[in-house]
Amino acid sequence: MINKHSPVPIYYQIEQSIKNLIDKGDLKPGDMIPSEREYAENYQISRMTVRQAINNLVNDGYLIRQKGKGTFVASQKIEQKLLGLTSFTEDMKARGHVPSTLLLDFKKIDATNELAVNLNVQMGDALYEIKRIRLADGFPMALETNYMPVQLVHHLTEEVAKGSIYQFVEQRLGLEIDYATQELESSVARETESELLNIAKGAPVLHIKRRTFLKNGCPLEFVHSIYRGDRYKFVIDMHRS
Amino acid sequence: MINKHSPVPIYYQIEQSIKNLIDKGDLKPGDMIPSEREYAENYQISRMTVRQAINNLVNDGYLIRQKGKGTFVASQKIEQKLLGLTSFTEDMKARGHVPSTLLLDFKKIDATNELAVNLNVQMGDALYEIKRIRLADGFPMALETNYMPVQLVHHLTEEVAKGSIYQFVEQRLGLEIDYATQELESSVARETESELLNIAKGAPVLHIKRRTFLKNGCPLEFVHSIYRGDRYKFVIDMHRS
DNA sequence: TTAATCTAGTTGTCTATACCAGTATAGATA
DNA sequence: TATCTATACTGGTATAGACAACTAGATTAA
Repeated sequence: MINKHSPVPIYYQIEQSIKNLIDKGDLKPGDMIPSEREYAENYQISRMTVRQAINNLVNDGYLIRQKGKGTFVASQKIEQKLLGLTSFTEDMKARGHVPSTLLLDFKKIDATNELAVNLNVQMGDALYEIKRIRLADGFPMALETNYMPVQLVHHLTEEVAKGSIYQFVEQRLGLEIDYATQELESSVARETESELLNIAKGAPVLHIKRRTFLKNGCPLEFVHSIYRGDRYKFVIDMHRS
Repeated sequence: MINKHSPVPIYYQIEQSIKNLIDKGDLKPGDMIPSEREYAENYQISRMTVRQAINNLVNDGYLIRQKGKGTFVASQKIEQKLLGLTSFTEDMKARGHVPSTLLLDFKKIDATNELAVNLNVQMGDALYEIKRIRLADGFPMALETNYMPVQLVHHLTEEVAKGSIYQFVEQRLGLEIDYATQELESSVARETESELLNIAKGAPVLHIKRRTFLKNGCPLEFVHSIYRGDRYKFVIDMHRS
């Protein structure tokens, strides 16, 4: 169960074992988990170590602590919370669709003022401009124009852009994507969009602008997306601050 | 600075003092804060206590820790992160508008199947149904229909519903709002909506369904909102999980 | 029978310490 | 000049323990 000689920190092993119990349904929302002292005694570890594991699970939304009573499995918000920032590919897969991509255009451009501001680069710096139709189950779902600093992702190719750029960034470049700021607006489809998305001119579309940041605070991408209103809804879990 | 005899926990005092430095601009994104050991020595407290304060600020997005280097102020995502789940009133104020409300209807109804499922009550249970026009600077911004269990908020009145229900729930009922799940869709305005919102029939609108939960996991409300596409964009900060 | 008190349990806060692992710099050596 | 080593610093992990504050049930007293 807990291997004290493993390089994996003890608190993390406890975290994982509790998380597994929850994910498997052995612990259900509202169930109380053993007390900190019970864990500490069972595994012959310090209670502070247990607390660190539980702190993390509380912060991640898996558990709720109540002083004097105990620690309980949080309600099903967990599943929603875990979605967070996903790539189109991940999003579609999570919804049970098969994602694919039609690359419309892939080129290097010089940063305009707007793009420079949004990507925190100098005007004139080299950016990739990637225009794609994103499809779900073979049907057009979104139009996406993506701007990324060449300096940051200089191995990016057309081939890559036909798939998941996030996957490339994380697995091939080893960069850590942290968060994104998104603006969502309702709009109606213009001529070019309606043709590419196969919808009527004037049909409702969801217009999303996104700025994505790496863990070190560096902007990774600035994206304009246009999603079909009839095929896509944006699902988000928000905490009260 | 740090008052060891205050009922306010020491870690919290440290948290607040660092947060204040950041909010006032005395500490800027990228600035390194004093080391844990420095804080511990300066205030004659345990380093573990300092760590707890910094842990919380890291989790809240104010700070970033780098092993071997130090702890740094995170970039401006903080401001975005702090928005989170807000009431309409809070949202409009944060955007620099003056919020107001036109109460269209306030009544008790029996829970339909859909509402019962969404609010985790029995079919037939008593709910408040509150229909409002939400205005910003005197202009219609959104149409909102709100369903809440009478059992939970039984002091809710028409008067209250003319203002901020969130404020009432938190300050008068002392309930803690925790999070909401929201679905956003792009749509176009139908006849009734267009009249109430003062927009053209067929104009783009953002349709938001929200389920809000208390800290104890209890559903507080189920809301249908329709926001004018020309006046409102939804801004959200999302983390990569 | 009801109210007050006690007990045993829970989480919350804090202490002091030790060691690990990563980072950066300065000095020594080839 | 480049490389290696030592040192000092950083955060990360973990220990053992103490006391505070809350909760719920049992016991005692009025």
